[in-house]
Amino acid sequence: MAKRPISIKQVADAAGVSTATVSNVFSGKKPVNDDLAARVRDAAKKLGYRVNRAASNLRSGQSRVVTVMVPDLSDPYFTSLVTEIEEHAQRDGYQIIVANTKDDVETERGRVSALLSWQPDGMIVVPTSDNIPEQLLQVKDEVPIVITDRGIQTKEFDVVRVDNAAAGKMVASHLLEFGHRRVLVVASDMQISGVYDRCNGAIERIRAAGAQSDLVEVGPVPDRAAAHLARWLVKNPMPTAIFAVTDMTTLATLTCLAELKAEVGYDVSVVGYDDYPWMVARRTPITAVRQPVEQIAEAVWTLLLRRMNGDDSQIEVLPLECELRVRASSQPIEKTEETRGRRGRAASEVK
Amino acid sequence: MAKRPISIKQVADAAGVSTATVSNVFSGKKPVNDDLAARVRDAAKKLGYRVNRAASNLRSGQSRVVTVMVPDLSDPYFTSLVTEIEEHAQRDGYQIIVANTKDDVETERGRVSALLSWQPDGMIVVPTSDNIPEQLLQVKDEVPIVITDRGIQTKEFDVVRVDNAAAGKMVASHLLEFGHRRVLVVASDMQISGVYDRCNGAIERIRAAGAQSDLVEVGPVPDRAAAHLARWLVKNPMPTAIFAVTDMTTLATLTCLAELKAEVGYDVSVVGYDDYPWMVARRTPITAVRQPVEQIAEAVWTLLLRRMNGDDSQIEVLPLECELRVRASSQPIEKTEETRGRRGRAASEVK
DNA sequence: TTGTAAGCGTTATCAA
DNA sequence: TTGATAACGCTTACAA
Repeated sequence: MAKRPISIKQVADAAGVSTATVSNVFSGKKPVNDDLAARVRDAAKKLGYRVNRAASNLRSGQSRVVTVMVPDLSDPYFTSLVTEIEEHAQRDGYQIIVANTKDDVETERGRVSALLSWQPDGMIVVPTSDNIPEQLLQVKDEVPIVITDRGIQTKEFDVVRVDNAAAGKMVASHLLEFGHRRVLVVASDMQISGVYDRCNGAIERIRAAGAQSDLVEVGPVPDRAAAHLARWLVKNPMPTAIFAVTDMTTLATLTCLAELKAEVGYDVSVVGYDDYPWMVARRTPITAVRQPVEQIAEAVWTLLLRRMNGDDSQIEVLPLECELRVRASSQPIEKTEETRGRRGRAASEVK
Repeated sequence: MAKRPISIKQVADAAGVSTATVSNVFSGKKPVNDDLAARVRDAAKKLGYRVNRAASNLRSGQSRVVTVMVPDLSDPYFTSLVTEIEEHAQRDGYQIIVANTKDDVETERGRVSALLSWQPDGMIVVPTSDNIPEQLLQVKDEVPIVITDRGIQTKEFDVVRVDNAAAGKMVASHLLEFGHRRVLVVASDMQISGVYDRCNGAIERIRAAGAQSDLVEVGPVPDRAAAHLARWLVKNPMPTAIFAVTDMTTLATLTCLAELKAEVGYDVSVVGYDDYPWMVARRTPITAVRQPVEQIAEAVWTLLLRRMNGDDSQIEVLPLECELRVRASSQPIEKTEETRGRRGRAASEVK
């Protein structure tokens, strides 16, 4: 059924040269006489020839493939990470193969195997959990691996990460400066170390300032997260500020506040995580922590590239800094008091 | 430097069998005695063996690879499409390779070549423009290709598409039912046939009802789009309803209305395109057209699979229907009149 | 600068 | 059911 495509041999015959010459024309590894090169290209074009990666990889032992594994392709943060990485890969002559683990350890295991069969020259991994799949431990001497975003700091792998604790502290300081003394931190899953660090960074600083900080862990499922948070807000006195430490919890928080008819920036200040276009497409734009995706992607790529080029030295990668985009959703405490006061509502009424 | 990984030969030796047997154990194409199979698996595990796709592809002529090319990986619609397709592919034993053309015809050309070198068994393409890259025309007899979302209806390729005109009409009817008589349609790029069809569907129906419908084409760049729309809105009397025909124009529209301090659902009704979580995380959730991504992905995959299995028959794929998620951002005209009236503003004042 | 030929790891054919 | 062996298309010594 599937007849085989044009091979290098056919091109060589058509151009009246050897296969080696054809190979050299396309790889550029050895110089080829211009006339011959032209003749080869002509023949190739006429026949519709394209190098067969499989054969090329097999013979050379170099796949020029880098795999990228992320926990959730529907998360815009990971998509942008992938997009950035692809850019770098492209430029350096690598192809990337993306795998989505769907935040599931089983799937992750399966994907690792599938990816390894490509004989990648390198791997970029955002682990689903802090437990890095053991298959990766097995192959870590054969293929360079760079971990990012999730996974615990380890001496086993190169890791590029953001300073999550610092990000949490930054948000806390911002809210404290605005006079907030009751801040709710909304976490998805504290098992994820990045989430844990952000929360802790924020809470510590707030408490150190003698203010009050609570934590709700709403789980990883969006719908349930909003409901969970709503229950908490009804049971407890309304905080004056909320810090949502992930993309998803930001959405859950806003959904929840909308349902409770609490007005963002007035009744309560909100700081979200990750910075997306929709956050600005609102009457009250959302203050948010922006992760430096471009820098992260670049750090990941250059690190991996060094490893792929055989650099075995101890490379220390410093944690990257996040940035706070201050917008109208976070306001000085006076605004909140004024709002709640004007409505003749005590804090307890806005549940 | 890069020592070659374990080969089938080494496993065969370790297990005391032939390479053919090892191959059969892993491919399952021929039955193997249980004892032998166990021995092989043991040896393989011990050695850390994994089949080499390159060699396997080369010999069998079957890559079990399907490529997916999309214009913009940062567009959540395409991400979800890719995610859905991957699911199907996975189930049927195919690996997908994703390429992002970044809405650029040059990049697209480059990517097509790169993808073809994988010798894919099938290709799924969302063309950047209506002009399907000519390289695809050249290979369309060698490898099955399914086009979706963009690209003009053609007899050359199998196409899975949504009924864009119908979607436009649906929105128009919704707004007409609510009594709106001045509807603005916000398009990104009318060169994209889907966008064109949506606009036209909507505008035709509105005009057929004797109501007024204007069109602004704001271009493909988000920032400029909002500014462009803002200029239009200032120069013209405020419509009572706006239909944004893409994800990006929806965002641009909302950004713009927020800047103009026009309240969505009150001063003006808004219908957006594509349905995302952020649309609900607002005080006024957005009415939106939801494309049936799952159905589209499934249709694409089953069609491609049939072609990959050698089905040459004429297959007609019916256009799929979109759905309207009605929410608070679209309101009966009375609400708008009331709002504008109460504020003591004529339509002209809310510019 | 070009050609010859071996061999990468796998699968398919054929024989046992 | 298993094994021996050729061949897939390419790259790369090495020879010319």
